[in-house]
Amino acid sequence: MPSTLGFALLGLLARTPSTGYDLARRMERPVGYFWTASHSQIYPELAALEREALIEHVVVEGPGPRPTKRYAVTPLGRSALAAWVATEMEPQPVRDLETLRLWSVWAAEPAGALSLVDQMEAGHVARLAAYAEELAAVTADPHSADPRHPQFASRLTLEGGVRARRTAVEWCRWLRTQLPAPAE
Amino acid sequence: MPSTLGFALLGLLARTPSTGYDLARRMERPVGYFWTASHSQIYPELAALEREALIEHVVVEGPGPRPTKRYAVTPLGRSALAAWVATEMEPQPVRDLETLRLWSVWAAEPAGALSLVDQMEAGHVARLAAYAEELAAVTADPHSADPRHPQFASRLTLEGGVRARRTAVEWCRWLRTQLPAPAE
DNA sequence: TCTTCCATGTAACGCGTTACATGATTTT
DNA sequence: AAAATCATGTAACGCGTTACATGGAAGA
Repeated sequence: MPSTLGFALLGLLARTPSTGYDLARRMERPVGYFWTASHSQIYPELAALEREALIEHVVVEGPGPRPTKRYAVTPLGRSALAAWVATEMEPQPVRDLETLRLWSVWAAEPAGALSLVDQMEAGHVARLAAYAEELAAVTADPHSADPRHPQFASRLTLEGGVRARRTAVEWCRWLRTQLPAPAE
Repeated sequence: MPSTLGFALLGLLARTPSTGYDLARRMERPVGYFWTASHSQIYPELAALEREALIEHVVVEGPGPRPTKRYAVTPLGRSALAAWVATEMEPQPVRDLETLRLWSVWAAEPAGALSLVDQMEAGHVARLAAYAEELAAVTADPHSADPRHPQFASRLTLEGGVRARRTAVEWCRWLRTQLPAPAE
């Protein structure tokens, strides 16, 4: 069974066949919003997926000293991906550096507390804008209404991102009402 | 400079001096909502924090073959924690297994899609209940109004948890309205 | 000519999880 | 008498990040 990264790559390749390099770039934008990986992780994982016959590659002409490989999902890989989506899994532990810092905010000066909340809010506002823009683009695509089309799933995840970030921004604004005014 | 885990432990010890064993248990409940660690990680990290004079220990009587050590934060550790809270940090990448699975839901049968959303909702509902209960308990403590008291920060983080989970549950309910009805 | 982009890999290191190891006290 | 809890550590392994290494094609 592939690792989580393996299924992330399977999901990417099921949408569009790509080279390893291309996967690394695609990991930054749309999937990157909830999963990331660098190329040094991707290449070995592609080899592992191919060993299990979940993907296969064709060599295409390209630059550089090594052959350029374009990977695609096999029927076996496609059904493995579909099965994994519905697999029973226990909820994974949360790891949130921001909340961890806020949890020790009582030990800091009022100015430091305000600085933290400002940082948090700025980050969430930026993400919200990015998600909202992408959601608008995806919703404009009529494929996003078809449950068996990738754009449909993109729409669902982006909607979640927008809702989560909107809530986070509201929370940050509320946090500021709770903090004491720093001494001038 | 300590690792993130180091600051998590510093935050715990600033609230209440504890043994390593005790820290491992405390990592499960209140902090465990946004950071976790097992005892095998904690013991080496305590040694590292002590080497940097951020914490110190006294030996107390206790069971077992080795001495029982109760750790407490030093003034140096306390100021390191306060400084870390307000440190400038770039937003960390999100890693969300649930959303990653949802992102490939277009490849699954309608029944599988529904199963995934049900799982997600159940998890968020359970967490919401736990956070809400704890928030009620913390808010009842008058210390939670004092910005320099640990309970104050606990209240802020729990409020964020409740808001986030409430939004997530709503999102899951919305997701179900988007999914096709599975064939009977 | 120089820099950026395309493209693929390996190596070293750090963090996190699981498993191994020990043994006294307290509860069932 | 057996099991659970308190208590501390080490070892092995996997995943993720950063750095090292190579070299052609395209653009500035």
